[in-house]
Amino acid sequence: MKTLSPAAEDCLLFAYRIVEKGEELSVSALARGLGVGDSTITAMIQKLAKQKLFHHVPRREISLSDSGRELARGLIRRHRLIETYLFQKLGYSWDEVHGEAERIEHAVSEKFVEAIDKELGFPKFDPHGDPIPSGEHSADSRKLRRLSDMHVGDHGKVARIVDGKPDALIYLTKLGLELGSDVEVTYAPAQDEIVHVSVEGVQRTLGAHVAANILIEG
Amino acid sequence: MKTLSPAAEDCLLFAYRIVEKGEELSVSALARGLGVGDSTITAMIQKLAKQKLFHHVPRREISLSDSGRELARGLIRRHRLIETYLFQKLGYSWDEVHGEAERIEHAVSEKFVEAIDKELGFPKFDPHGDPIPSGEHSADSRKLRRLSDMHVGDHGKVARIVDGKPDALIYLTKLGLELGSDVEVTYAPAQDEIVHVSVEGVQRTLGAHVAANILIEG
DNA sequence: TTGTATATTTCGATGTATCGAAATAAGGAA
DNA sequence: TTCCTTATTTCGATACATCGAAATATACAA
Repeated sequence: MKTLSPAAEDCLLFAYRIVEKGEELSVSALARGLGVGDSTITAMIQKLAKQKLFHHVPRREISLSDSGRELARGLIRRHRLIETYLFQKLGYSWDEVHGEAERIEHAVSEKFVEAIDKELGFPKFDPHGDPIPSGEHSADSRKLRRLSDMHVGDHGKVARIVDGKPDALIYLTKLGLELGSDVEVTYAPAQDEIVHVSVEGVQRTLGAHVAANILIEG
Repeated sequence: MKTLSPAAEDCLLFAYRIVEKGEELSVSALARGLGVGDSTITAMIQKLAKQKLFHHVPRREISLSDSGRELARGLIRRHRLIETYLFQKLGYSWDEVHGEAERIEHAVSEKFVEAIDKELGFPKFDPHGDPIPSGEHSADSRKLRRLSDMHVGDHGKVARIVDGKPDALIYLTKLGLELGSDVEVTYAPAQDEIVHVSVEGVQRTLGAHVAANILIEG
């Protein structure tokens, strides 16, 4: 009950991320996200449902149980703390941390997690601005807006990049968009799916797609 | 050829340690050391022999090939660097590092290894005084003596603990025997398998068994 | 009510690590 | 030379994560 396989942990982890984004949990979403076949997920969910980590009504619904959510929170915490550690202490860039963390996380002990948490000074966010769950309150109390939802003249600081794959993160870095960067919307044609922004004073143009995953604070 | 399973890495790693100690490589020695059945090792060796990492003359001899030794050196380096990192940067004690490293080592990238090496300032020895292979020269150039081989009046500093299981290391810590501790042999009865030593001025008595794995420099 | 598209599940199969029991070979003893 | 001890290997078996193909159930449309 305590020792999940890496594959099972990945499943729980990804399910938590889907739920965190407010999206629908399904076999196909998990399969896509984890890069495995649908039948692999069906088998996994059945196994995890037996361990009461998921509720599963075959063919109808999948959801995290309370204990599953609880456990997943711990896994997310571990993942994000490792990412933060790699970034802050070992010189990794924000596009490199996810891949390395994904492999390391299944191997480290609770002691390791708490040691790096302490070493980092109990950070609240990882290098992508994702909140690091801890103790009781994990909810991101910041009020963030999608860059794609902002209007001309609105401005603030980049606070979080949602779902950033390495290539996307490298792209953002090249545009000068990092956590904390000042951005202001300068032009947002209603006719097109783009937004013009000023990033630390430099003009950039972003597709709505990309802008939707950039969350701004303030 | 590049991607070995954790089990295969463990096998190579343990084989290297056996050879490093000058002992005989055998199926049973590996099985005992890795805590698996003999038949598991036979299968593993056959697989690794196919990959030219071991030379295997069935029922007669097992040895590391050049490329196997090469590869194992890298694995040992990785293991010992991780141990050193846990000890120096994350507050682990010398009895805790091996277990944690054993699990983490299979998951980290080359980049990670080089990052911690740099962060540590390119250490030459791990928390047990075992040499960390690097580049070309890995041989421990120190001239060390087993504490059990020393005579009354001989003295020096603890430089390495060989094969220290966690319980043994905790025991040594309790006796004040750490790397760098000053020790002097005060009495070594030829009639008995014990040795009396002064550790940082305090009198202690050790069994020959334990003393044989304590290496002294100077 | 019936049909059908689509998501899900079931059903063998594969590859890996592991086991214990039984077979077997090497090396030393007689 | 023959026998016996002991290490090693072979031989099924189990457990797991995975696959693709085929079967199937649901939900929605007609």
